[in-house]
Amino acid sequence: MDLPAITQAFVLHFGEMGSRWGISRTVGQIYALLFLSPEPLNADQIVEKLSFSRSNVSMGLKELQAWNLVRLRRVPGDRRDYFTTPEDLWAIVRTLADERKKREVDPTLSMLREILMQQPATAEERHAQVRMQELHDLIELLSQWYTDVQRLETERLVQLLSLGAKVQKILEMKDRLTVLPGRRAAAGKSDEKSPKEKGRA
Amino acid sequence: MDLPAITQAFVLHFGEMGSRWGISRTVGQIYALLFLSPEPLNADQIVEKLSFSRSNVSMGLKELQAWNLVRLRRVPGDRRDYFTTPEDLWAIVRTLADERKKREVDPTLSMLREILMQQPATAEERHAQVRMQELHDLIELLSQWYTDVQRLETERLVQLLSLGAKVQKILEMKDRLTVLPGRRAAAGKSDEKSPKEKGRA
DNA sequence: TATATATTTCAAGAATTCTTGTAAATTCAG
DNA sequence: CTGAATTTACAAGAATTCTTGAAATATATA
Repeated sequence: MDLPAITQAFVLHFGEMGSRWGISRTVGQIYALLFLSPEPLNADQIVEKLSFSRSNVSMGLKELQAWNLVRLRRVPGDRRDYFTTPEDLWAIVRTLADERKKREVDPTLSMLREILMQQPATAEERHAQVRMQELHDLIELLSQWYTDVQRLETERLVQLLSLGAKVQKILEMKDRLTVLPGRRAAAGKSDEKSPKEKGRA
Repeated sequence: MDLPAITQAFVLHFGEMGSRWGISRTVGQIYALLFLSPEPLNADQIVEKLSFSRSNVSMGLKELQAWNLVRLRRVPGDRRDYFTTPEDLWAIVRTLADERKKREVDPTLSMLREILMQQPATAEERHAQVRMQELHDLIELLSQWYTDVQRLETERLVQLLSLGAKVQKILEMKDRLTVLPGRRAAAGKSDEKSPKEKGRA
């Protein structure tokens, strides 16, 4: 592995980190390498740089494609496949979140729904179902929130995230505004400028 | 494993699901069992219900304790340890998020900061650092948002999540408000970076 | 279509992680 | 302290996952 020191540290870290998720060291390292690479790489170049077997790299790329985390590019006059990660990091984050939700959350929601259809026979089952219902509702709330937020343009999303806890202030403001008659009209009232109220509605 | 059908399905699901995260089947099943159980269970009861070896259960409980996901309870006049999960599901979610952040996000942030201190030698290293800087900033934004949100009372948090995409409306409203002569234009551009970090753009 | 090039499949060997039984350590009532 | 009840440590065997080389398959183009 003859990589710039910086790149190597990053690649190795992602390899190790990968195993804390569900992905293998190979896949983590391949992804990290593609992420840093200024231009697309083909499988043989990855083999060269990471010293994995050709077939290992092939399988790793296949898995990354299944995760929608890499894009395939063809170079004219070259029969080999070249791979890149999206330039836009937010696109990467969105994909990652989508795929993890699909794999980790959605199956659990289905399972819970299925079980919650059944009629409990004993007191213990009844208790279990109550607990599962709570869990289902919580996951669904998070899930719906995620779906909504995922739809926002990146610019809005960043704005929202930057706000952080300050959102609370705006929520309090909203509480008061929504009591007033009228929609947008309310926003125009210049008296309502200060978000500093602590209404505790 | 003689469990009510409902409980068994849930427990098995969590066992399988566990392996999509970093936890083992044993740990997943133990947690699921405790989650559904109306009262605390001791290690032997878990052994009985799940048919794992005593030592496996012991290690599993230890791991769950390391994750802060179970609580130890002593029953008067009984020398054995009894375990439960918190009643409050939000407490569970918060703990889970905290621990995953600690294990999966924070180390990556440290690694990135460390590498970004170094001086790039080549054009390729320079490019790699730019990419890492983007990644660092994105993770830090998410991380800071998480810290902020984690501080909200559960009631507020649920309110915020329930809003979902409607937040956008409120953001737009806010945009118009902040144009007006008010207190500080508390929002958007998030130029308030922490003073300790001023290196680059 | 033929051929060279590129990719994927697959079974076997490595490596890692999981699970268990046993033994050691800890705890606490007497 | 002693000793029974519990919990934990640990090393070995199982099970799973990873990695590889070789063979099979696919693909472009001449």
